[in-house]
Amino acid sequence: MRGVAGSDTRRRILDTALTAFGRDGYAGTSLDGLAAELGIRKQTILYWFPSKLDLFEAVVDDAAVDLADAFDEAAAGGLAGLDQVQAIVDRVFRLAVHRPQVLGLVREVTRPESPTASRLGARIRPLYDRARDFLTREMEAGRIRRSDPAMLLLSLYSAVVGMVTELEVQRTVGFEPTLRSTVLRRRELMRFLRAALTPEPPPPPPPGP
Amino acid sequence: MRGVAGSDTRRRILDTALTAFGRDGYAGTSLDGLAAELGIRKQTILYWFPSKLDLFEAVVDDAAVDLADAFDEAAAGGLAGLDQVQAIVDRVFRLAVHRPQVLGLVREVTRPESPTASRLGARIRPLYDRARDFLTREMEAGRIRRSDPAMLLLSLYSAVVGMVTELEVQRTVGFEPTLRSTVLRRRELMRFLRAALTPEPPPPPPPGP
DNA sequence: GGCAATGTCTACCAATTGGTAGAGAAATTT
DNA sequence: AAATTTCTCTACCAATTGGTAGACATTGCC
Repeated sequence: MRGVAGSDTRRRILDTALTAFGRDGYAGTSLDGLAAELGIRKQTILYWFPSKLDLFEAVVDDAAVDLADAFDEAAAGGLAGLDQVQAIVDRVFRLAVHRPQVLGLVREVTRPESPTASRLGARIRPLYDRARDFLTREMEAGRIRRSDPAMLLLSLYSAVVGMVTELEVQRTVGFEPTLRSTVLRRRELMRFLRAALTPEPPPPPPPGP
Repeated sequence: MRGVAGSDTRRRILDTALTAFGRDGYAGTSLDGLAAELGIRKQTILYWFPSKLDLFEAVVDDAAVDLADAFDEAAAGGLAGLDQVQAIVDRVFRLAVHRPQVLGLVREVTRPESPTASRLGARIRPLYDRARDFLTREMEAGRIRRSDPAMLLLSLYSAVVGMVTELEVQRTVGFEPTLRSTVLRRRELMRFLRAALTPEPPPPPPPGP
């Protein structure tokens, strides 16, 4: 078939490229390989995206939307404190289960030397700021243990992404993670986070006379 | 100069390659580029290491030694519970400060599709097993909050590597992390980990307004 | 001084890379 | 039906990739 299909091709390229970039990295992904995977010629890719870098940026933007949506949805409940944190973690896990490639891309793109380290920086920045402000507020309200919000956020981010990545590692090794194992991991992670975030249990001991 | 220097070259290649692989990934690193960085020809690299993959594996083995040493040293104190955890984190941070490239490589090499995912698997496996056994023991002794040791280890690993990576990101962006900022981060991370690991705290106080 | 071992180099090479030019089929517009 | 737009293709290309072959310089040993 020639000259048909149309816009569907663009979508397919974006999806396959997302997986490839997240799995093999930017440098490790070739347009020829990508095209082969799609059953088309490389020139068709270059028709829809002027260059490899353009394709990558489009993929990043596309994935960023998914992430932002996940956050928005989790934030929509209007929860507070640990419940809000839990809602976000749950939502990110859901994303990790039904579109794991997005998290693979996050990993690739947060490499300091990523071709678009700055670009994703800009895309993620708003999410980051929102999250940090949220933590700051909740700390002031005494619903989350006090600490440096930026550092805490980094710890949270690392723990979540690390856990989700691990799911992918398992998958690669051939252990298809069952729904059950995924649920277990999420629960375990939440216990960890709750323990880390719960505010100072006992107020300082009463001073002696 | 020709035919001189000798074994020093091998060392220099390993060091420069460690940085390059950790920074740009395996696919993103070219032998020509590496050689240029070293001021030598690519053929000299291929003299010392028969192929790119051989070089990479040598680099991984080399870095694995550093990591294992760090663990051994931290474990030598014969500490227990959170103090032992803290000793390890301190030691890893020290490694991250004076040889940050090693952590960059860890990041690259733990990618599922890394050319030596399995190889590092084998190299890291002993460390992993030791750490998990340690956590299991400490939980049974009641010195660390009970949970799934493997999951807890993953959370710990993610948090530490994430934090250390962030130091590298800063460096890349041009913010040379000061000793002070490094210390702050380490302290903040330890607070996070202590909070997460301390056995069953008393029930949380009533929520704020 | 001769000579083998060692180490670095120049000269190539086939394969792969991202990218250009333009032909040609199908769908849409006129 | 003709013309135009949209889409995918074949045919190339220059640059770069990892790697081979072998010349040539230096060193240490006899």
